[in-house]
Amino acid sequence: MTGTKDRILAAGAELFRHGGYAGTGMKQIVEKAGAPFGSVYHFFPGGKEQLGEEVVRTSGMQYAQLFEVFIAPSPDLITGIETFFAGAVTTLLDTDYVEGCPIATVALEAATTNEPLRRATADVFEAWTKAGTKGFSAFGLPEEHARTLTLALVTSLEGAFVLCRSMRTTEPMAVAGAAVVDVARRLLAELGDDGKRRPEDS
Amino acid sequence: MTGTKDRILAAGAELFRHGGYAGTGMKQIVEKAGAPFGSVYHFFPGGKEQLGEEVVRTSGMQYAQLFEVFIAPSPDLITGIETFFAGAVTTLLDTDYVEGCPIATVALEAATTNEPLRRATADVFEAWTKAGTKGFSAFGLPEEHARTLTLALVTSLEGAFVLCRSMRTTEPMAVAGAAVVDVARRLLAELGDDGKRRPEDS
DNA sequence: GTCTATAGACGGATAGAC
DNA sequence: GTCTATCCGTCTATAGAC
Repeated sequence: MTGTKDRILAAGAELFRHGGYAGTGMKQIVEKAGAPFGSVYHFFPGGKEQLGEEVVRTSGMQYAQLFEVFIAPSPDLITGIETFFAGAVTTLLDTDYVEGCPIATVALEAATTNEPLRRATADVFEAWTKAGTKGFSAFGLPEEHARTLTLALVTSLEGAFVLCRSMRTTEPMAVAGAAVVDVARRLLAELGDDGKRRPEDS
Repeated sequence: MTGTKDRILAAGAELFRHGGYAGTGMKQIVEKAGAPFGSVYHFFPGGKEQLGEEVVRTSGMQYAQLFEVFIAPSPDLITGIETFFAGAVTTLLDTDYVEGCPIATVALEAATTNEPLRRATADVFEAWTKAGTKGFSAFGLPEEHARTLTLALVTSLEGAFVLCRSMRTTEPMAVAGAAVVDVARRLLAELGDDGKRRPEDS
């Protein structure tokens, strides 16, 4: 059985993702969560800001798993990237361009207007970068290169979500995936590597 | 002498860029523009939605010129891209990570909540894509490749703005620029071209 | 036609009943 | 400790004075 706090966090995550932080009301959130209004201040005494922060951290950290799900099981680094972006395309089409990044909207809103909230989004992006760096290192990339490749992946993905959801096409996402593959090929070429997983890292 | 409507549009552009569409009030806008409150409904009878739409279109179209300014005068395509992203890094540092894309925040907010506003952002992105495609075509790239390269540039740029402004580092922007260069190199290699401007196109 | 004062709705937050 | 009724500020939008 899911607790009330979890339901509020889940409702907040969905509403913030769609309508943004400023565009979403507390009453909207508790209504969607099926909770009485007062309970939100019981679980989040810091009010909307605390709720926003916790929503960003929890929903953001859940998405870090996507690196494990899509890239880690792949036979080589390139197909891992291609699978990852194919998944993003599927998500866009299946949800009619509703589901994108869970925190990008809030990140842009908060960047210069709400320091604690900005910090939360930054922590999530840093966690994603760490997770991706670890995942790509398993394919034999030195840590610095693995970090570069992860940043290329996340930036391309985020930007593609912006364009795809605005223009309602998956074309930018396909281009973005191909761009990250180009980066991976360049980094592998610098090493003289083939991108296959190394036995000692399995 | 700048008219009142232009001042309102300029103030709206700056405030929407920082605080987003939902997070910015009409009173804030007219105050910053130094205009009386009623004048906003005189110039924008459609209210906030019409104002948002016109802000997105005017400020978005102004940014299309950046392709001409940074990329067109370059001796070759690769240095054009590098100059473009170096400019983005300078902007981030000079403005302490305040200035990013003028419409990305609104694009994400409006994607699933405000159809006319989403449309305006989509039209701007399409205009940028057209401008970039034309610009890259001048370097001898076939139109389809030039469009692909432009989409790679815009997606990488947008995503890098999200991460840079959230994390307060320019690292993602540097990685994004290098990624777009990788895409350009791949497209040029497919053509056996050197990326220099063609005499007949100058 | 420019501007002010206000309406009407909704925002976040809280006090207090149970 | 759970929930409801309400407060006060701010929002968009408008009516009407000048």
